[in-house]
Amino acid sequence: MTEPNTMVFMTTEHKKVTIRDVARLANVSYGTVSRFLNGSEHVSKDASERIAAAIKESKYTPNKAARSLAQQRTSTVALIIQVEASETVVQYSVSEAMSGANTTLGDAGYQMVTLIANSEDSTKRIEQLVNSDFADGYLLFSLSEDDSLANAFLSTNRPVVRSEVSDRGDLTYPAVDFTNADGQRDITRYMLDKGRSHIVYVCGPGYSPASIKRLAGFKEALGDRFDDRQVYFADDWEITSGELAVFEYQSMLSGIDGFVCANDNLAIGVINQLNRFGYRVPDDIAVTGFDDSPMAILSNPKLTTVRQDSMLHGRAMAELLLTMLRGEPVRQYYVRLLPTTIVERQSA
Amino acid sequence: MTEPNTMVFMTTEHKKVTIRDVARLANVSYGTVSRFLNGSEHVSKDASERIAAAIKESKYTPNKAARSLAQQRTSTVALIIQVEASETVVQYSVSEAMSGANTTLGDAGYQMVTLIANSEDSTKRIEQLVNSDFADGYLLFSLSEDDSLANAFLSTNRPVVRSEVSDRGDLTYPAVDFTNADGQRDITRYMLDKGRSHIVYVCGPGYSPASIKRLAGFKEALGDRFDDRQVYFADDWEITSGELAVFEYQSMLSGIDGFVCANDNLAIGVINQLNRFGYRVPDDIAVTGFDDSPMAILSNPKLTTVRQDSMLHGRAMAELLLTMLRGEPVRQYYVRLLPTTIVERQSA
DNA sequence: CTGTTAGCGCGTTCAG
DNA sequence: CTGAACGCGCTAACAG
Repeated sequence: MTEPNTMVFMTTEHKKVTIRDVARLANVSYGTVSRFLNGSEHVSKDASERIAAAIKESKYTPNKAARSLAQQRTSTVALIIQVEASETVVQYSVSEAMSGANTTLGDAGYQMVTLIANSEDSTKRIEQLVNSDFADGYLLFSLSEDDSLANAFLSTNRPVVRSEVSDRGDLTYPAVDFTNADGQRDITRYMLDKGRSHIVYVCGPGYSPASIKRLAGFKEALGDRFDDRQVYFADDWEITSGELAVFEYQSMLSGIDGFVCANDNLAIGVINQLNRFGYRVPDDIAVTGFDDSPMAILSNPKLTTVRQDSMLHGRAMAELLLTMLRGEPVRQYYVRLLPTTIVERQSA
Repeated sequence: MTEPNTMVFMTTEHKKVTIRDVARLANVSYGTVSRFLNGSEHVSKDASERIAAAIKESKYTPNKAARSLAQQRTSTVALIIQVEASETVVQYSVSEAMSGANTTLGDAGYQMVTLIANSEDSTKRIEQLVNSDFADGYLLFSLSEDDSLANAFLSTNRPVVRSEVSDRGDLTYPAVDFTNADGQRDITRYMLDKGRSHIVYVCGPGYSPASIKRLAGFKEALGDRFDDRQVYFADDWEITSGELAVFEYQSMLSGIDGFVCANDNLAIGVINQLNRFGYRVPDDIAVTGFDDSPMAILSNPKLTTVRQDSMLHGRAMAELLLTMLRGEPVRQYYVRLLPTTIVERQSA
């Protein structure tokens, strides 16, 4: 059956060394070994040493499934991303946050499994998983306002941390978020202070929670002078949409001296199109972004933007979850807001 | 203890509905329920219906840990990334591949856990995990040639798929990789065909497997004309290193008409610095990249580069692993090479 | 086709 | 301080 040079993998069979083997080697009962492994004080120094030696000798590693079953904990945390079907999951800020969360969870002895909800099927699968308590806690990134998934968590009593403050009153989970509104407000004021008074706001897609908050910040900065007609609603976060925004305002461009954009991609699209139309940035029209992604220094001119530390975002979420996993109480609706800062470059 | 407005989470206690409850509701033994759940044919239509109803009514979801323990499979796959401590994990191509792998594994009913090995600690942790057979299979991204981790897999007989062909003979795992050498060779020839004959190669960092292969491709294209002095060895994959390369060759720039770079970042750095030195790209000096990352269209001029489909890379790796998990035999050293294509833009 | 039962590997009583 | 025994929720092998 199995030809030479062919690998076949068995999922069964594998003479694994168990706690019993260790016990035998160390000349104790396996109950004692278990106590030793779980750091119980009630193990004699003598026995401890023999057990330690036995473990090393036999290369014993505890079986995760058995342990999970016995103590009802999985040492696993699930990071769940909910996105529009159309949207790409691979956004810089999300990747960074995932990476941050992964390392702090890993250091704490947890494994992070990543689940992506971008279709009915995947959403249903994830609901099932959550319902089976397959993880000890959850990190929830709702890149879309669609709430179908959030409901799944109502039936579990495992801790959940969200990546953004929610509007829904029944979602009492704590969250770690950026000062989106403040950041957008501040950079808008920055523009205003530089004498730019005819500003267009390129808003993110409507399904995004961040879009709403940033728009609010823009409005706040403008106060009474705000006019609905000065905001363009993009369909997504991509460069192309920034270009489209400029097309939309093409006929009025001579009366405009600034574009405030809800993220870097949109800003870059705006700059590109402005260049094509022969406008100089920032001399004729200034442009700002949001995120300070790696692309921010690639535009011409380089982007003045709002910086947020996405890696920290992930780390902070993970840390919060870890405290909850330790059993420490956390206030309902608790929110930790991470700062955003203006990065001044050439585009504004 | 627990104040109002405070959430405390219990990791124990949770009256979960088990297979027994379902059995009672459906008036069958729980062995029958188990068979039903595992798709055994030997369940009467009548019983099946009652069980299905009972499951729905009780909102039963099987316990993963128990199932894993009993059947020695975990329904999880680990994606392991090995990087230099200094290097950022968040590289576009890796994120894309992760996303691709995640969706195809998810569709197949597997959860993907991501593990990052970038320190002694994390490496040791991962070795432990692998040794405890905590996953059914592994996707291994060695972004660094450091082999300390690869050894961990020698002691498991779970299937492993690598993201690049290995030089080590004892690592017999199948791999999915790009035609790195061919891609680099072809775009070099493209340059040569355009009459560029004084070319510098900006090589990736020495710890990267891809670096080696791409360099080989460059050499192949040049054949006898190859000269050691025309290659610059970058310390990493970042833009800055591309800029440094140009500095290095500053005094000879007038005699150079092309830079072939091992990735887009390096190429962008080269272009930037060339621009600063007053050279026109591609008129004076042409530049090519590799990856076709999103940044490729942001440089000025836009980058002519080698495209590789990283999402597909992840998908293909996952698919290969799935076939192995199904028990289908796979030849030792089997390698699937994914195509690379030249994307012609303005920089060359 | 179905009920029964013996583990899977480990944590946790409870005596001693 | 330590050993024995039971149970976690489920699968699988065996009778029937």
